Amino acid sequence: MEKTQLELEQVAHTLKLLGDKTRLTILGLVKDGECCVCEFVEVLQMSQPSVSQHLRKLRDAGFVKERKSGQWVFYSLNAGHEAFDLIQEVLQQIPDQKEKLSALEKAGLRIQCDS
Amino acid sequence: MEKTQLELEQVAHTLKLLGDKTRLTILGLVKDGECCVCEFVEVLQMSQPSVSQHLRKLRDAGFVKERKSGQWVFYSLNAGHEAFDLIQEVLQQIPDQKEKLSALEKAGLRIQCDS
DNA sequence: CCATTATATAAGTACATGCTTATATACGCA
DNA sequence: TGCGTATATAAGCATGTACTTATATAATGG
Repeated sequence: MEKTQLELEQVAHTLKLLGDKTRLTILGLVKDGECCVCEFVEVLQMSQPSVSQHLRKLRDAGFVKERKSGQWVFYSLNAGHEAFDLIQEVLQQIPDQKEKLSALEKAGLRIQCDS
Repeated sequence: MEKTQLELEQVAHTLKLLGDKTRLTILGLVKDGECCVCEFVEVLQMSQPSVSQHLRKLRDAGFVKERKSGQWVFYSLNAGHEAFDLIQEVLQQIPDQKEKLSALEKAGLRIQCDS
């Protein structure tokens, strides 16, 4: 698996999308597995539409893919993306985000969706 | 030299600054050595004030340092920055920018400043 | 000193971004 | 079919961003 060089503009576009606290947290959350939208809302403590709009940007860019199951939508990293390596390099640099989920769970604030 | 984990907010802030074509090119140019402002202007084909404003952002963030010599100002990567490793990882992903400088020189459009 | 050159800053403006509230869509279930 | 829940979209607004033009600062050389 060779790394193919990305165009400068593509790297800039990628970093621009990653350069946001909310989106970076979302990607950190799905780094090791898919997450449901309601989990993002819970962890991020943000309004559902706001989260949804960030997810759209990540989805439009192809950084994440969605899987619909019942009334829930699960998001995960898209390993097939051209900039996947770059994204992973970046995610390696941030503190673990999954802890936030387990912390919430421990605090009794259980996530509603049964993922 | 261990890599110390960066705060998520710091990574986001860093990527936001890197997520711009002009600034990414500037950093690509100084990756292996200092460059003079007039070189950036020449390569980027942008107005001098615009370039200067991008340089200020990079300088304010501490990504680059400046060295004044006569009437010229030379910029270089600041290897002491907390996010230096992240920045280098990113710069590794973009095409070589120095070629643009040598290309200009070959084309006879010599840079004025004698660096 | 004065003119020239290199660079920085300031002010104005067009456009992008990220929220908000309101509403639409879509699914599951009684 | 109709209600509740999960998610997406739309519209509006405040703020941020990246240019522009004009001007300030600083160094150099006559």
